[in-house]
Amino acid sequence: MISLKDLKKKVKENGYKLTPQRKAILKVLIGHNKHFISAEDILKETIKIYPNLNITTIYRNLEILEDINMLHKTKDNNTALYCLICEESHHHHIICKICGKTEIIDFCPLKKFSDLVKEKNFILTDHKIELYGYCEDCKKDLNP
Amino acid sequence: MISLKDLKKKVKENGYKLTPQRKAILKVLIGHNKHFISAEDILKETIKIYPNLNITTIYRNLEILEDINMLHKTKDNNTALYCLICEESHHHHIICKICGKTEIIDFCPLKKFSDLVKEKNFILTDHKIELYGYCEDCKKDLNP
DNA sequence: TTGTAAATGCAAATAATTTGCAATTAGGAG
DNA sequence: CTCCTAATTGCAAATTATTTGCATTTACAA
Ligand SMILES: [Mn+2]
Ligand SMILES: [Mn+2]
Ligand SMILES: [Zn+2]
Ligand SMILES: [Zn+2]
Repeated sequence: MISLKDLKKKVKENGYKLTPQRKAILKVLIGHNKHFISAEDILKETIKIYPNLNITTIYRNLEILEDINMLHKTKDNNTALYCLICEESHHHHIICKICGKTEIIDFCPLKKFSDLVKEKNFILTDHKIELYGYCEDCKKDLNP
Repeated sequence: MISLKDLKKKVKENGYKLTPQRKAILKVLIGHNKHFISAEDILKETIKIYPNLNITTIYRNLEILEDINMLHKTKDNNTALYCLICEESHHHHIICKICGKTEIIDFCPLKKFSDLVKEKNFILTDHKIELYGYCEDCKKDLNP
């Protein structure tokens, strides 16, 4: 389980200051561990801890956290969603379409694609693989 | 090879009128067959055919074409990209990061995920799999 | 304790996409 | 062919997520 202490340490190690705003953001992110959440929703939570916190500060910090590899970012419809990175090795996610809960899918099928990609004379550099569905809790509430 | 005639037919079959604007858009899309292209770039091409065509009309038509399953839509950074659907069966794409060229990857590894997803107690409903890289032409121009 | 670069808040700018509305038009009915 | 009407379009304005400029504040190393 990832700890707030570890997160703060990693931020400092990367040369960033530990402002109360930043700490509040980290606290909220860890409170939503394994859940994708939007900048706006992060704001709603952080202002409970640090009332004057501005959305600009949220965005600037999310960018930093992404840069130092502490955050996953994904764009579903038009708004970006963020989720703390808790594992170190390459993996993918299944994301609940209702609550944003995410679980690590510790498998990547990239090798299966390599021959097909070569056939098309492409050089493969990146890939985006995301699974979507309903988590244990949310599937209960689904209309039958 | 997909033909303009077929595209027009499908549009009519779905109850939409064949306006010159719509025809121009289809023509441009077919000219970029197998390439993802943005609304703005579609506009640049269409105004050569129909000079007064408005970006709003582009967006409205792209939405219609997507609705009737004639267009793939993907969102890379902040702008949506579109590509005519030319095959009927489920597949994925490799997309050139430079020119937008796309090739069909006629393979889906979804089954490989199903056990892992079940383990996490999720119901799997959707998935997004996209490969990115450089196409045959563009890889030549790459800095060494 | 102090100096300074980093960080923040606020307001304004961006940029892609959407919407409201009045004017135009495609194409079926007569 | 002519007429009618719902569909479509163009234009301007709204929306919305995100970014930027800038003056002010602050963390923290020395
Ligand atoms: Mn992860
Ligand atoms: Mn396709
Ligand atoms: Zn859920
Ligand atoms: Zn290319």
